[in-house]
Amino acid sequence: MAMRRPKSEMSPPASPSDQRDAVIEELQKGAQLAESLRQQVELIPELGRRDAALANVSNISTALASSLSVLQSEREQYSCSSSDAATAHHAAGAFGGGGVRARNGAVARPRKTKHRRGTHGEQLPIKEINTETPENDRFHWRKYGEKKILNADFPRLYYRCGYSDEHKCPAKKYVQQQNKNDPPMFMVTLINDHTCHTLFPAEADQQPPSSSGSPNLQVLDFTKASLSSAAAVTRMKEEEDVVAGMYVTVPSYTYDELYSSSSLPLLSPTEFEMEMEIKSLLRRHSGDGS
DNA sequence: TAGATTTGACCCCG
DNA sequence: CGGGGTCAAATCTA
Repeated sequence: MAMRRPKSEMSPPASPSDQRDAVIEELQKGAQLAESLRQQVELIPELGRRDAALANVSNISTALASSLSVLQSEREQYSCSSSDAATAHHAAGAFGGGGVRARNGAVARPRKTKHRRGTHGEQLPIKEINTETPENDRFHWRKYGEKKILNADFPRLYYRCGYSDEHKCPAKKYVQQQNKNDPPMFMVTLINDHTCHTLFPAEADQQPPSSSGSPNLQVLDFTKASLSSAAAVTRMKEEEDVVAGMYVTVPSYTYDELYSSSSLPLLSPTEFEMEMEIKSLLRRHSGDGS
């Protein structure tokens, strides 16, 4: 497999926590701006344009929320070693090989009792977001279930972090379609923060790793969700002028370009992307008059 | 061939 | 007891 950069090489040189706090602050400002932007957008008289713009704002909010959550949990990791988030009700697929069941035949599988539904005692970090692009939140998710929900027109889809096994990342999300609009709206419920984010993306802009990639993935998969590959985002933008995607603006340089050719203080790719988002947001907010 | 998805059974909680 | 969440074998797909 392609070489992954070891974590040790990537650690920020100076004061990571200061940088992180600064980014968190910026993201929070960004969230406020997104909200005021949303109010402005709602005044757009043309339905089509308004919906598209609202979708963009919604995606920005999603991006900011997930970015914030990443950074905040990262900060917790740096500040103390208690990884309670990771242990939150995660007995993790430890069902010792249960009974065998043919797809068409019902065979009772032995199951161990375990805590379910995290509502037992402790409070799980839960966020709800409405978006048209539930997949675009920069993380790699693996679907593990789908369920018809009472009084709901659409089934609820269950995803867990694609690294839940390897890194015991407890993050999960439920996605439920809300309506039949052209780009339908989805309600995304995020449960638990990612704890796998301390790892870094591969040089993903060379090719889409997609599924048949390395079996021993050590990095975030930013393929579909993919903020991380700014080059890929650029390509995407050029090809289809993504409106509903979360990458509404494109940085003029990529992470690799920036840091391979300069001695700027090194941000992690995640932090780099957040900075790009904030800049994009601010640029749009102040300059998008047309 | 390995990773991702599908899907019905299983399990817990209200 | 029913609804919601999860498991895991079967199946799909790249």
